[in-house]
Amino acid sequence: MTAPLSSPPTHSPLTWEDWLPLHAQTPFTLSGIAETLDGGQMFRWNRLDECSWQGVWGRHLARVRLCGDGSLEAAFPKGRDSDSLPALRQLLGLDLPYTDWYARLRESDDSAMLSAMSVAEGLHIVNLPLGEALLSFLCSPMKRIPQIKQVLDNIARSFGEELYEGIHALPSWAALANVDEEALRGCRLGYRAKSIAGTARMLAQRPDFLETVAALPYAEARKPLTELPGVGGKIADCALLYSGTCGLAPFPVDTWISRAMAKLYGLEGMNPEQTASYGRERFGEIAGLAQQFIFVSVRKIG
DNA sequence: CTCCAGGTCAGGT
DNA sequence: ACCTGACATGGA
Repeated sequence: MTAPLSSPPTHSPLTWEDWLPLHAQTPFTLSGIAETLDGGQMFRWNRLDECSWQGVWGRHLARVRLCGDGSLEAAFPKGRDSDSLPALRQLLGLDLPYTDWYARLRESDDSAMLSAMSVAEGLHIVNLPLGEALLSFLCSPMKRIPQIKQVLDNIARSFGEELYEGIHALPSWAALANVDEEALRGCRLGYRAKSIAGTARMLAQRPDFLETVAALPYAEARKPLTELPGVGGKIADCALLYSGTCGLAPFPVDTWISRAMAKLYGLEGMNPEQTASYGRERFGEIAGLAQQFIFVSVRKIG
């Protein structure tokens, strides 16, 4: 179907260590952890059963499950890198002050927000590597979440390193610079293949580009990202928010958020850029978390 | 068959 | 500054 694998499999068979407690500071609900792992922030986590998921990010593989008391546990492959546990804590933001952030959202006396929060109690915003978040959302325009997941799986299987049997990392941008547009189209990317090929070429000429952007505050990070082909304000905001490089300041506005904000806050007639500015000003440093609650709420309830 | 999906861009007012 | 259509693909 797609281009052949470039790297030979050098993995051992996949077996799992015992479950470990994650000691999150705040309790999760089922929908809270579901929307964190597999609700459109990341696209490489899949549900194993009612309360457990498996996913790949960077070169890490893990399983996460929710226990009856709202606590989380994680499992890792035998023979894993020893930094997978801290990497997972980082991914899920388990050491960030979510208790304070939830309190601030609740104190805002915003009935629409309180209602949205009740839909996914415990929801966190993820912290992917910036390049991986960028690649993920370059696949997203005019696609549904299951399709984005399928395309990214195609990309990983075609061009990414095989970490364990049948389980591939996403390719680095440096690796994608050696993939031509036609091969990307084979992953069912459609017209988005051009954006990814073009972005890979630009990043190959500026190896420090993403690292530099990741060190910038929100107001300065957005513009350079939108100079990459296929990256407008929305994808730039998603890449920044779901990589955590500038905290929770970004407020990505897609069709769902645009409709929801118009209805909830009377913003009829605003274009997406104006809605994004409104969201950032209304919710301040935790705008991105507020955005995610609205996104979850409008998709689950309407 | 038709419609639309976690948008962006070029080309027109 | 705003408005419009094109852009691939697949599922409802």
